[in-house]
Amino acid sequence: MQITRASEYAMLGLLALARRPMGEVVMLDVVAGEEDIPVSFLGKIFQGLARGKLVKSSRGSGGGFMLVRTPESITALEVIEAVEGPVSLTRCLDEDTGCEHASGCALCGLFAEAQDRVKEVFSGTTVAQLAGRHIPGGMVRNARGRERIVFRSQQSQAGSNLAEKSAA
Amino acid sequence: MQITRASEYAMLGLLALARRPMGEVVMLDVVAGEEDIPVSFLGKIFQGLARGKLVKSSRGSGGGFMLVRTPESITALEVIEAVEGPVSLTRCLDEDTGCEHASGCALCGLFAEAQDRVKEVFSGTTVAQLAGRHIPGGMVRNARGRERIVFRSQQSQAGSNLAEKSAA
DNA sequence: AGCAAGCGGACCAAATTGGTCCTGTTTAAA
DNA sequence: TTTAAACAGGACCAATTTGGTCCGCTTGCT
Repeated sequence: MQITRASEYAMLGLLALARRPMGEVVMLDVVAGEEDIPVSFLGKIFQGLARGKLVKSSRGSGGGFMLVRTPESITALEVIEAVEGPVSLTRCLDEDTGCEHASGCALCGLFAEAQDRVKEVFSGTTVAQLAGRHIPGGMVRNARGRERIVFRSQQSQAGSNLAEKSAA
Repeated sequence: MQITRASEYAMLGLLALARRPMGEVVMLDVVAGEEDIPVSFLGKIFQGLARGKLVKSSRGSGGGFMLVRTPESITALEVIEAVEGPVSLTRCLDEDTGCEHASGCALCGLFAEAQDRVKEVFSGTTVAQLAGRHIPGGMVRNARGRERIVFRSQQSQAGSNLAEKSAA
């Protein structure tokens, strides 16, 4: 279960589409500009989203991408798996590899448990929910000179380690 | 939160120690042989565990490694962090890097949530508990020609995706 | 026809993973 | 007091993954 930049960019890209009226076609470089993502890389990523039937592309002048499903119906897990493929937390959990360890691998159960928890989180969150989240005052729109955004608090995210740390 | 082979090997190595009477000193190549881990790599890993005060090494003839804490008191999270360092699910959650995205990063909260869930799982499981887990009949002790262990079922691990799939 | 836009394959540099190897040091035992 | 056993730790390494770029192709509008 790797969360690479590709997954992050994919979600940010979908958020950009979700902010617009349903069905509106947006060009790649507009999305890339809004979210500060290299446009050529975003192109690759949206190809995956298109294959996964999350967006539809149209070519030629006036073309771009649009959502084919409502933001409410797209879960974060779908987005991640569309770009990363069916991924697993460790090789132990990989379906065709299987576990290779001796000792009747006591670890697989643990890893499976952990993986299920994160899948629960991701499959329980939709693009629409993410689109509704803001960090008031934390927003730094970058015109070109980027500014690091300090992630201050997970309001409405109880029990976060990160929140505990930043509070300390 | 990467679960690499190093973490797996570390846990398996600790399990090998935990199977023995507390305080017994075991040589690296014995542990490596039992768990089928490259001995030189396991050496590196145990250096980390020793720095993390989970095991103690003694050198010279008759030397080796021993647990310095009871298997009941060592959590899987401690083991993982001893070998991988303080890891995070994504760069968004990295303490000194911080989140770099625009849009007041709606994603950080989601990732933090997921990361907390897996930390909960790992910090709630001890080496002793893992040592008590077996897959009856699933054990394949490899003399040299290795045999893949088919991970058949997560008994006592309800709700596992992997279990569901293998059941289908 | 001609331009605008995505498609998709080739390619690339840097980082990470999963190790190996070799030269120490330390320690027990001959 | 040698000597051999065992870990310590740094240098090194190949393969893979990550995070992209580039370019020619196809598609579709005008």
